[in-house]
Amino acid sequence: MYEKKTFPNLNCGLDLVGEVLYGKWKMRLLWFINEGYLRPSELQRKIPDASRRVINIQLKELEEHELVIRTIYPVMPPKVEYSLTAFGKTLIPVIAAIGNWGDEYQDSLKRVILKGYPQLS
Amino acid sequence: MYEKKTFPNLNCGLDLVGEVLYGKWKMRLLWFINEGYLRPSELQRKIPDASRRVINIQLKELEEHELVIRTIYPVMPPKVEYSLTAFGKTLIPVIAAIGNWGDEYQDSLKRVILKGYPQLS
DNA sequence: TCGAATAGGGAAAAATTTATCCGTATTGTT
DNA sequence: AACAATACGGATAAATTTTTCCCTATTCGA
Repeated sequence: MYEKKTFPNLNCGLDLVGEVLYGKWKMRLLWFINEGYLRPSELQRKIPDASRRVINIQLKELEEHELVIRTIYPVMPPKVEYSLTAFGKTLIPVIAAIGNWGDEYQDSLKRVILKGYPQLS
Repeated sequence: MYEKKTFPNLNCGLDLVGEVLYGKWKMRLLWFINEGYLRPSELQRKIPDASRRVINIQLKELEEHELVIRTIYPVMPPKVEYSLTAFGKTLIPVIAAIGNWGDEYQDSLKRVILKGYPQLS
């Protein structure tokens, strides 16, 4: 596992949120777990753009940060389910607010984002 | 400037938000501009943990994404001021929600974040 | 004249994140 | 017997982000 070399910034709320939510797929993972997609394989199917590896890594970080709990069922083939902690659930309205803003302004957002990729329409 | 090599994900609102807000200091920059810290040197003093260089880069990206406007005053020494666009202003309540969550749970957050840095208390 | 403040870019290194590829293990199905 | 599904980790490469260092330019004040 990668060892961080620098100390995190903890000066304000935004810093703190960044430390637990800064990861390309973390909000999506929390969102889908909240929607009932609990197993790693389900989450991987819901987020096909993410590699299996990074999903595992980010789930582990979410667990370390106590936003989700990992439950292992001792069956074969192995079965694992994630669920939100009480703490993790408090984040759902925040993620909803972010996602709703993105949905509401999706046309503007797509336009300004694609400006940076001139080779495409 | 760095040329992106992969295409962005634009599948849902969270993807879109990520494309414009995924940058360590971007939310902070928008927040402080909204609070009236408009000049680059002011913003640098407000965010001493960020290097001057990355503040410039992220301000330029925010401008490209039409969240802020850059105004150059033709005076010496040079004077530049940023301001939020109407579009950028719509993001302020979202950033407030994120920051408020971080403030509200700051004790829990600090605890779980510091778990990852065992060499420190 | 020297230094500070202003704004900002280039190059390169460092840090971090993400992707790719390969390997482990078990059970059930074809 | 081979193969798919399940879950997960190591090693390495690639992509991306952020830092560090150095440079330009102008004006004001000591």
